[in-house]
Amino acid sequence: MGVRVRFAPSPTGEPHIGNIRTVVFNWLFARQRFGQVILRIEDTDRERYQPASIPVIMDGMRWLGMDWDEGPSRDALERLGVDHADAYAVGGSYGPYIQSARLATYRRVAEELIERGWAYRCNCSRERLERVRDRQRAAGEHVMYDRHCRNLAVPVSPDEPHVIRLRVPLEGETVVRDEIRGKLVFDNQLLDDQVLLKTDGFPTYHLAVVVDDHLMEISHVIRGDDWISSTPKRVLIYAAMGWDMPTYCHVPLVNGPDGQKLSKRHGATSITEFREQGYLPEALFNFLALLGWSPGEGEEQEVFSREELVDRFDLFRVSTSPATFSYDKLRWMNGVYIRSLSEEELVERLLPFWQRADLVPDPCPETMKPKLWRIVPLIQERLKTLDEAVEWTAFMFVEIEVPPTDRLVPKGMTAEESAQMLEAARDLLATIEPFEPDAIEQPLRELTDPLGVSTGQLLGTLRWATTNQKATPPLFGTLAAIGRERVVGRIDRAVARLQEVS
RNA sequence: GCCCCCAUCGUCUAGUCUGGUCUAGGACACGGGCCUUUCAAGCCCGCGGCAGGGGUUCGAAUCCCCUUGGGGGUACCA
Repeated sequence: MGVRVRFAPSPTGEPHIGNIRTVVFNWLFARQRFGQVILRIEDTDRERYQPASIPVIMDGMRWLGMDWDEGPSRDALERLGVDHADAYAVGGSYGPYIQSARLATYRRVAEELIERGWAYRCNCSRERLERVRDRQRAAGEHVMYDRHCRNLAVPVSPDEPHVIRLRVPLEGETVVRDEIRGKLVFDNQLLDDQVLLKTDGFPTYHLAVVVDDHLMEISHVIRGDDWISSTPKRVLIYAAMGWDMPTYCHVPLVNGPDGQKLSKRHGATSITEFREQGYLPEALFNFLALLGWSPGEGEEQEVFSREELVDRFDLFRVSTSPATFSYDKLRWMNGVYIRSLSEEELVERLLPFWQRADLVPDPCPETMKPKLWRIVPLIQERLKTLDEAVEWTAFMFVEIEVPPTDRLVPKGMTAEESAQMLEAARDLLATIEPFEPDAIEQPLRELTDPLGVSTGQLLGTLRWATTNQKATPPLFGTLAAIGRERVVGRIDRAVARLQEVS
């Protein structure tokens, strides 16, 4: 039987990067085995439901280069109010792929479970349930439903509001085979009579996921290990219905640097944020694939193309212990990918960041392209994220403040000497032809001798005068990028400021 | 509280299944050096770990038990 995996997000907000890592594992496994990836929307929680997050999730997957073979159809998406439904629609023969469109199926299975003696109706109020739990907690007992409605002399009528609960066996054990962790054994006595169908007619996750995974013929359930402890409840449903179980693979969760669940306070957590902060999708994808998986066997490679990952990923080698998300390492890897980009490619990727910072008009005028082409090689090996290009290059696009005088006077020189030095540089730069890095470099260097200053004194001060920054890309290229007119103007203003104080 | 999962440098990890070749290897970060007009990049060097305690064994990071620590679950959330 072929591999069929699913990604089943619930549209309750921005997808968390930890969940995305799990999607990456699913996707890699499916592609490697020439299987299918199914996207299913689990919108059974009506209270937290946010329809706007559906396209966000889909955009995020696409941005990371992950496609899906089956998923919501155009009609289904339109019914949910998704704009440009066409762009996201895939469809497939196991639909609908949105749980709110499958309510009748869940109800049918729930009723069948009652008939088979594996479920029962319950009309306990939330207040009563809370009281029971409070009492159990106070008494230090295992907190679970007290099964009040399980053996009522007169069962709860189907006509009054009620939920349907799973009738968990009172004895014995439920065994879950996990392909990554081995055999997991659970004592049935500790399993709750889980609600399967809520009063509002929607299924809970436990019912819906089992029904859908079965009907959609999912072969491998690859998900976070936070689902482990509730797995036996679902295994019981399979058993009750006489269905074959999928292969379970529980992968470790992703924590923040402090070992706690990764959250906004640690940094970016949603794909949208990573994108806006200037991470390359191919770098993030590579990084995510290594979060919990490694090629092993003395292999030391860490930078892998998508194709290599598809080829070499091994689901059954995935680690069992949680990983900490290291922004430092991601930044490093992003830099590796940025450096490997062609200059054309990098210009294209940088453009939106410059435009968002209002340094470059949108659309970018053709006349501006040569300037961008000049800039990119100067910053390529300095960038860790794309958005850093803005700070690195802003002074090449817009006018700067005149630097403070103490920055314009190098060690061992007076303000007057420095002013003279800058004027000499100014005169040179005003006339040099062409105003290109190669043409500028030699004459400028030769200026140090007659002036009796060091290269550091001259270039360092010139850097401050023309950029108002301590660190910049290589100076000769930078001057050329700024342009002769502006360079001369900036030096003049710097000299003027020095003359004020001397 | 109860249940479950996990445990190698600060972090990601190789090694654990199939004990010896591991005085534990790599990467990020960090420190130092080289290069150098600054910042990067690159190269070299360094720092740094088998959570603790019991077993089993000629021999344990590797197998078993306990403790500790971390994480997860404990909902008419997913």
